[in-house]
Amino acid sequence: MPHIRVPVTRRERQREATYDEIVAVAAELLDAGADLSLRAVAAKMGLTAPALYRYVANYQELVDLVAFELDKAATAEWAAAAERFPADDPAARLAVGCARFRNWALSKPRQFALVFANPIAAGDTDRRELLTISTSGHFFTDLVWQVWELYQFPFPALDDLDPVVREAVLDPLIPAKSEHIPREDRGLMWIYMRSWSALYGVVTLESTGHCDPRVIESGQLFRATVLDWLGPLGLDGERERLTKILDEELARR
Amino acid sequence: MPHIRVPVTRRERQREATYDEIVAVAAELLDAGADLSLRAVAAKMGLTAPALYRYVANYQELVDLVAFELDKAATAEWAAAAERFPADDPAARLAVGCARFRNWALSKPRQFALVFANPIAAGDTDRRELLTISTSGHFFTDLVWQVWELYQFPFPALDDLDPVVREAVLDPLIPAKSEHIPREDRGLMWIYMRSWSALYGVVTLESTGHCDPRVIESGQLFRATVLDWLGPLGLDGERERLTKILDEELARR
DNA sequence: TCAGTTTCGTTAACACTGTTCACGGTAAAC
DNA sequence: GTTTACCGTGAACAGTGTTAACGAAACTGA
Repeated sequence: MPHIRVPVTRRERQREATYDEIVAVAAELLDAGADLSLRAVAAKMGLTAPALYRYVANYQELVDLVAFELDKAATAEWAAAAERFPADDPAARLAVGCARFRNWALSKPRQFALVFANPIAAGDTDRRELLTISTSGHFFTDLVWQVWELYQFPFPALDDLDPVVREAVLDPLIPAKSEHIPREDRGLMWIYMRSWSALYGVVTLESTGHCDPRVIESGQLFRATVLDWLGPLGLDGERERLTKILDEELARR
Repeated sequence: MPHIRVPVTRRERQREATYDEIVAVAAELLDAGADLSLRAVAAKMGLTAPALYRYVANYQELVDLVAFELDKAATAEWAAAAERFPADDPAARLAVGCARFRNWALSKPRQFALVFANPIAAGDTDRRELLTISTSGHFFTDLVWQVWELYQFPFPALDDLDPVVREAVLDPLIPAKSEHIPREDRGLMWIYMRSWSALYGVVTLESTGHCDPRVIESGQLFRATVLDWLGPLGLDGERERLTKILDEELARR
């Protein structure tokens, strides 16, 4: 019986490598302060612009490709940082993850805008599909789930949820490792959505600069927002310890 | 002694009218689903593109101009809607204002992105200046202030604030009608910043579509976020009444 | 009223975008 | 070894923001 991994021909490997080079070059471009453009990427690779159309259907698809990979790479960083705490301490890992997420958003606003502030039209199911498998989404959902396993904070019963929301938590479109969450515990997803909304909110506000720069610098707005969520996540008992961790990470900036 | 109003020459009136036409045409363009472009605006006015440079220094300035005016116009709508409640009922007006803000953001995502998700570089003091006089900012700050006058909810003392934040609330860069707030009550601005951050967060999340469409449709995420802020704003006693108002406005969509 | 100046628009041009098309050469497949 | 599929090219089109040199009309002051 053949292995899971399909026998990769030489051409397929070549093609894969080209994709990697595309996102690498795009990342360099963004880091250099330029904005993403098909032609610039092509030129930096020693190609002409039309050649890129062998790899992406259009500009938007290029954007989505690098957005996905940037998200993946950034999440790997946060996850690695979070691992300075053991796997049986998800609360600490979550605190580190949130702070790292913010630090990343502040230090790379262009990248953040690409991944998280990139408008997705209501009808565009393909692009929404991509959102579903967003790496950062899985990372945070999974941590919230682990926190719940340990601290058993309360969440709404399915019957208490708005019917439309109930549908959404039972068959989630948003990024979530929800398969291993039993049906009757899916109300948990509501807590995830709400806390993610809060986190996303402050970080976007700060990263896009729609805020007093001194307030951003102080980190107090972010800090207060995160601390407000300790209660709902059953982490009141860990308040002191987690606050310290959070402050450590914020100071790292 | 000359009047405050400088004697407007014929030329100045002409120029003013041209500015008005620019934003009007730009608004039409956005409403039609196109995106804002110097050349398109010029063409729609019967001008060539370079002519617009007599009115704006560059593209970004055009964007800022129409963003400012869109914000102004939208705020006027929300304010008018809020006036279905009397001036001595700021809580109801605030509820209406928040809901209208969201409805606007959802029905005109392109405009919302222009005004509220438009990245502002940290060093750009000119563009941040514009933010300071944002009409919507004044609208919401003033309502929070009026709510406080009536309900006297608690806010942090200046001494309890982080030094950097204290500076920021004493000499605010963010949009705020703060002149009439006495120095010792400036801690109130912190409540404003935090509540605005929460409101901005959900609305941006929903408007940019980084969220399950069904959750947006239900309005529950927004609703829950607003309701969470009734307590801190001293409005627990008004919970039932305000929830009803909020639901009415949300159903209007 | 006439000269001088300011303001507002033009055309032409440059350097960029994304995108399509018709055409080769080269590598894999049968 | 022939065929086929893939990957790249150059040319071209329709856009974009932006600068420069220039002209006409409108205001200004003597």
